[in-house]
Amino acid sequence: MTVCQRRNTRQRQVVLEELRAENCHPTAAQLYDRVRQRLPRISLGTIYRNLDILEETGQCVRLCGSASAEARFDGRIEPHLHHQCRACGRVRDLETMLPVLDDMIGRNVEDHRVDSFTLIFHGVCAGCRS
Amino acid sequence: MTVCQRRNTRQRQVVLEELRAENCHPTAAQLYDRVRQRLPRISLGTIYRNLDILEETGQCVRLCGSASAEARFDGRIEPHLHHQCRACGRVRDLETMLPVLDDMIGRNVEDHRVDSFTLIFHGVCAGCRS
DNA sequence: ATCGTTGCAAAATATTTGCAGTTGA
DNA sequence: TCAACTGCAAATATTTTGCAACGAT
Repeated sequence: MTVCQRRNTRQRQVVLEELRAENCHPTAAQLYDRVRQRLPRISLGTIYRNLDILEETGQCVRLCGSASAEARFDGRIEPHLHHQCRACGRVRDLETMLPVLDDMIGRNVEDHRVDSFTLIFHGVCAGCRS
Repeated sequence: MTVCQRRNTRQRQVVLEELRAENCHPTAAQLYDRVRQRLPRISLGTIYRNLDILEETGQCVRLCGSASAEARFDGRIEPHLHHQCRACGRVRDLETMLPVLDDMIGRNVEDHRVDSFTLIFHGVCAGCRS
């Protein structure tokens, strides 16, 4: 969606309020169910469109997925870091080590067991900046 | 897919070989295109099934997505850590701080600019272990 | 009045699955 | 032999989009 003068619609307000009220990282469909309790005529398309706008304007964060960002697979199985370019979408392996992360494996964080991790840095890659 | 005696089929071998040969974290469709050059009659369904098995047996890693793990959104926008339970699928915010990650923001890693990061620890949560 | 936004429905995209035939152990 | 696996096609699931009406500024 192109940049333009955003309007502060009731739908967008409620989507953001319910997203903030939810501490469980809802999917679009889960958020739709919540928002529909307050705005019964809202459509799922509007939820998706507003989530895109909220992300674009830095008011929410997308943890993974979307049809245009399908699952990606990595044949390198030892824990390592990634960088994904916001411009070209490419995901690269990094050789940088962060021992503090490796040390978490096999331990608990806040009582939850850690077996592995996925770390993706987001930003513009060298190629896309030059 | 239930655990059973895996067979070492040619299709599975080639999927894994091509996944390892690819350093760019291919999607299932991209891998399909590569594998099809060696096994022209392979189907996309077989690619998906083998990627599931390879992940299950720890021979590859899924970076994000899949139809059963849709995009999740987070109304908390400052960088923070997550834990996703392998058993119940729930994603939780963590309060633990890793300054080494926050310090990366605004800098480059291996020449790629970092604006933000997504970190998800994987493992079984406290509730699912008890 | 303008143009961003909405609801609805249809389309597009991505992933999974049923089935009958094939194949590895 | 025989259960795991395959190709194919159909079914699901998720996300996006076209359009006419609506509404914020």
